[in-house]
Amino acid sequence: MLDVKLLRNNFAEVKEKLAHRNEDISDLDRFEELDQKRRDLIQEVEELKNRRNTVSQEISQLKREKKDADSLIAEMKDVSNKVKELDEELREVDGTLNQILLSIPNIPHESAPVGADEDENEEIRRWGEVPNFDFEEKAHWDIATDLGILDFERASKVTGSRFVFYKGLGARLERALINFMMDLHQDLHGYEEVLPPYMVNRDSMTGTGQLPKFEEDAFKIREEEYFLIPTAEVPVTNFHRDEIMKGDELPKAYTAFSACFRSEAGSAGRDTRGLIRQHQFNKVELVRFVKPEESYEQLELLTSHAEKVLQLLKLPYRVLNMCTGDLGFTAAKKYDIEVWIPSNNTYREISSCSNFEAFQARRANIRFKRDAKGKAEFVHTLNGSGLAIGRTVAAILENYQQADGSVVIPEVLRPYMGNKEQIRKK
RNA sequence: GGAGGAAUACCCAAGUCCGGCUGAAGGGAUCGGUCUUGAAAACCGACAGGGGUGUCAAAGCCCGCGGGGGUUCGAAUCCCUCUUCCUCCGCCA
Repeated sequence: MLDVKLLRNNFAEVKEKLAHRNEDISDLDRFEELDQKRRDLIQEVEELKNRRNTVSQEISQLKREKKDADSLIAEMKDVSNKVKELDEELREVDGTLNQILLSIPNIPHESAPVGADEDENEEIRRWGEVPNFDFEEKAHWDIATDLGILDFERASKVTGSRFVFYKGLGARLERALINFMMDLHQDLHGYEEVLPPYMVNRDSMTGTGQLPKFEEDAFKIREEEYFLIPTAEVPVTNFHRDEIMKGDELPKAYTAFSACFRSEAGSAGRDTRGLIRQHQFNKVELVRFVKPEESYEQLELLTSHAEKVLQLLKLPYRVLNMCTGDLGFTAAKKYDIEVWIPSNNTYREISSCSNFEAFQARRANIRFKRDAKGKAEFVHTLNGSGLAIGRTVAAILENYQQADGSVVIPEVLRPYMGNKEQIRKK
């Protein structure tokens, strides 16, 4: 959610900045009119309430003195009815205004390149050597099926498309990656570990910006009561919803492992094979609550933590600065980290690191005080994948594949896999 | 799933039966002071927090006793509803 006062006082400027986004912002046009109407109504109704409060005291006084108050009571009956009418009208305007505010995307940061779509994202660095195979490399779903460590067919039978069973060393590899990443972020990067609920309520989904606009992307449980989380970002960020933190607690950093659930509405036919686009996948997430003035250096730090995982796994990657048209709804600035996927002959997203500034904090009402006497200010929130586990498995299988169909296990993972060095066909 | 009980400010807690000087008592914590070499204790003093509106800024005004509705001239107090917590029963990894 944007700052209403900013919107009110700099309407044209904000609108111009939002125009660079690939989002429908036509609702914005009704803002000014509704905002004015809201304030007019508030003034009117509060004047009446003031009168009612004053006279109620007088009535109270008269009653205690056993004097007659009938005429005042009659007058207040009218006032109260009028208040009721105006309150109802105000409630409607408030509701509409709120829907509009919740549907306006964040303002891009000045360092986000202006661009229409993903072709205009800016590559800012590459790391590692892209492998050069002296045999015909295979895609990870073929490697894994041949090794008997992933089973897509049975998952289709048991559940449906875009689900998978991990088996044997495949399951072990997934689990090793989770533990390796969680340990790294906790021990080396100083994050506090959190294991969140996999279902959240509507307020939480609204707090981080998945709702109201992207409801079709979420799985709903029990007639809308709960939503399966699309990312641990949702429960972990909302952990501090409606709270005021102490300034010296910041920055506050959490890492969370969770399964993630996405309906992938609108992605029919894309990445139908393999681990790249599943309805359920595992992810280790990084979330930071920081002071506004330090959020951009914190974004660099967060991104470096995600990159560290790929460096230790020795997987080649590149980092993109997302352009205004590809930023997503909530981010002011976002880096995508893309890992090399040989079968695609290109880099594929494996982590998104975003600075939301106060966009989520305002929706979720997450604030802090610099000191005991200070005024509450909104924090800035950031998060990033550290990393998506399934896609990391895909990258390992493909980048570490051997001519004989086996896969070498990255050295840092071996302690988590019974010191095995390779995954071979049984 | 069934039967009871509860939610008041940073924490504890009175008030709710029976609506009106409650604009929420009292205690603790916290902050400031006296005393002290320093501290503790004692004593004195301060003490909802937050949002909205308004304005150059302010004053003022509105909201506020778990959330949301309602009754009433007037609601912490009465009614409806939701949420959360506690006790017991049932079921269960």
